[in-house]
Amino acid sequence: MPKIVNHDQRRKSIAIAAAEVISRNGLESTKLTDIGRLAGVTTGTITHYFDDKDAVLTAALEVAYDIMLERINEVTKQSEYSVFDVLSKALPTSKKSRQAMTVWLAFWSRSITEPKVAQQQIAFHHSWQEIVNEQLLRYFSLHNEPLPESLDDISQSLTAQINGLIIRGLVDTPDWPTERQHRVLQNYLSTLGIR
Amino acid sequence: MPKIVNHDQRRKSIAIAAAEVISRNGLESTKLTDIGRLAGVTTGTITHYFDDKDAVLTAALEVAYDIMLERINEVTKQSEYSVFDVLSKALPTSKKSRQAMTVWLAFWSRSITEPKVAQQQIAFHHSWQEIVNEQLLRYFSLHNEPLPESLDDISQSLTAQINGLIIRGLVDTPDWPTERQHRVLQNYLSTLGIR
Amino acid sequence: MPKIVNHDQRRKSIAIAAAEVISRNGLESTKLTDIGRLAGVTTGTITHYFDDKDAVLTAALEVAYDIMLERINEVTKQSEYSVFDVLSKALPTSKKSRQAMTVWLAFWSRSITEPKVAQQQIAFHHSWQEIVNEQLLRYFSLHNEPLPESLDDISQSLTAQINGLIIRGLVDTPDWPTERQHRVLQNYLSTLGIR
Amino acid sequence: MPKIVNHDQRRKSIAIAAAEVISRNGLESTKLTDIGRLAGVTTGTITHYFDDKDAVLTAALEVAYDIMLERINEVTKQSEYSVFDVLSKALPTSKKSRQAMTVWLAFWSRSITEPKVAQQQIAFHHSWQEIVNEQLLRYFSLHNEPLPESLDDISQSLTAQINGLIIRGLVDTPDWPTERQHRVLQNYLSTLGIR
DNA sequence: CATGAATGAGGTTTCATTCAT
DNA sequence: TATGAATGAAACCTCATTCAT
Repeated sequence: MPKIVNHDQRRKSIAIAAAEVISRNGLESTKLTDIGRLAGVTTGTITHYFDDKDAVLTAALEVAYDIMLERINEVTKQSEYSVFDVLSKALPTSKKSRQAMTVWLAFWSRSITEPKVAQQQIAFHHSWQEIVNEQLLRYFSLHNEPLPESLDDISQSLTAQINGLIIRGLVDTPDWPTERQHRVLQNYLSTLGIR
Repeated sequence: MPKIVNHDQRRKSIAIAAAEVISRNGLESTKLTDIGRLAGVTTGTITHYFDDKDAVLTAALEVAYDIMLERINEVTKQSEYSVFDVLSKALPTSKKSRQAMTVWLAFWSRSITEPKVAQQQIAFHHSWQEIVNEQLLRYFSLHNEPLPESLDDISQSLTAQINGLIIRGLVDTPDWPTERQHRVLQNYLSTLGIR
Repeated sequence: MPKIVNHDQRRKSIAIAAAEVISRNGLESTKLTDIGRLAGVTTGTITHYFDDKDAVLTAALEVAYDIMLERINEVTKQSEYSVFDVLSKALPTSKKSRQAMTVWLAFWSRSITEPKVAQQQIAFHHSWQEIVNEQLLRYFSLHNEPLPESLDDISQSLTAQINGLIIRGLVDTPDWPTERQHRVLQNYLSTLGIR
Repeated sequence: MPKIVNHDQRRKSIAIAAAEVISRNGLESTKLTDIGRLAGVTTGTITHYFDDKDAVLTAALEVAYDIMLERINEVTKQSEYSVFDVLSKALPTSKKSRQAMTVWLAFWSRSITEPKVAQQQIAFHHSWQEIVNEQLLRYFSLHNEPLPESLDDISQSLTAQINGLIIRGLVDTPDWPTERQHRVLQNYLSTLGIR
């Protein structure tokens, strides 16, 4: 009698372990054996569920995306929330978001040399950009304010700002506690006329 | 008498080759043999000038810093220049700056897991932050405007913005040509009241 | 199910190959590839079974010990045997014992600079010393002779004598055939009043 | 004007440094650079004075011999001395003799695989054996005792004994202080009827 | 004579992948 | 389906030797 397992579920649990290992050790120090140990399986099992190591890493990046999207979702499904409430969820201020953002950061560099990763990153960025756009539209609509002409530029600028804060929060953590990240983002939103 | 060489110059040329290779292949695909081939020396020579591979990579990161600082220097030594002229030099809009920024990006990720790299990155960030501060002070002084209270927050926000643009420019190059990067930075400066 | 192997057995066979190579080429000329070739495995397999080269060498030294102890055991499990029968088994007079003693000799030198090896050597020496002690006790008891006061000194002296003969037998083999080694040991035992 | 140096003297000082390094680090960890550093010259100079590394090591072994012979000479040139006085000089009981014996030990192992080293060691052993012989003859002559028949065997046995003590003194130093080495040798001489 | 920069062969070690079970 | 033993390519690094100066 074969062991009963859910194929997708197994893949997912391996990918989650991979994301964890990447955030802990960095992309280049991530070994299949470490992922296996954390997931409670052997390397043989991993390559049984994934074509190769690259496929595992790709899945790990998607896990990181999902963590972030889920965090944002938790906010937007509530009845009342501000633009800040949504965007601040992308900042590395909690253990979980730090992990997800660390993975993301690791892949930015890799996307320079690997077109496939670049595609994945760009695609995700577009989803993320769309969320920011939605939030801006919702804000101006809710406050009965006219849409700025350059809404796209504003939204791009906003995501760039957040990316910049993510880096500072990750690389220079002691100097960039949650409050500082929040304050700078808050100020920036104010400059754009968003409270 | 022994062969006469300029030790520092030799180290530098190897480090430059290393930076070139890193920007082309990424940090984890950077092999000593590739660096050697580009520098016209053997791996033996490299380890003759550097303790180990890590030391070579560290030197490469410093080369990337230097490239950027030099670019900025070229602007500030002129008689007339704007804040934008200075800051835009950090954006990956030319081959040279793209290369330097690619190296920088590669090390961001590594700084998460290696404290030494983090120190190096933080130190460099401080130099860079100082330049931005100077430019803001110079601007307000030149235009006889009062200094904003939150000058530091503004300047931090500005560097975060630039870091974000760097990532977009590197990861999503086709979508982020020079003009777009410049426009967004320009807009951002306007929002801050800086022309 | 995975390939079934006896882990300990595999380790042992590699260690035996290592001992063989050490005795042939010397410790410093012993390469993992040579050991692998002799054991019929690749270097990858070796480091799969051992942490590193050092662990392989340590295991090889233990193999050498075991060979010697086993040779002695073969004697002592018989009904009748003399002190000489036992001790002479430690001399490099057969192919097997020559090999074991060559390995032992190789590690003596190494134990000067590596405390761990020294520990191993000292520990083995104590086992060996104990065997000599037992033989002396058995002899005096069997012949109803009173124990000499300085039994320990005598036994230490005896092991030193044997170590000296081992060296001569290994280094100056043509001049030290089996008979000469045996004769000198025999004489020495006579001097101690042991027949 | 060329620097005035004594060629032989320079060779000697390098060989002395080599012996020092060998006794400190062991034969296989002895690098030409370390020898050079200790001798105050560069690797280039070393290979200028010696054909290759092997020649340096050979010279180092001879230095070790000389140290030992010199120590014995210091005794025999005095008016009164015992057999023990002479032989005990070969034991590793002083810093100098420990160093010389450590080098000797290192080469024993090497002599198994390298015939040239074996020749060197055998030749030296013969000189040493001759000294022991002389001492025995001198003793029996001085005490008007008849020469034992098996003088050669006795003398061989004696050198073997000393070799054995050298090993114990080097490998298990804490357990084999000077007094113990001396006591065992003394006892052994007594057994041979030599006071 | 003397130097030491440069070499490059060759060693150990790592680790993704394969495959017999 | 799942395993993990075995592989072997490829990386880094060491260091004796060479040779231009």
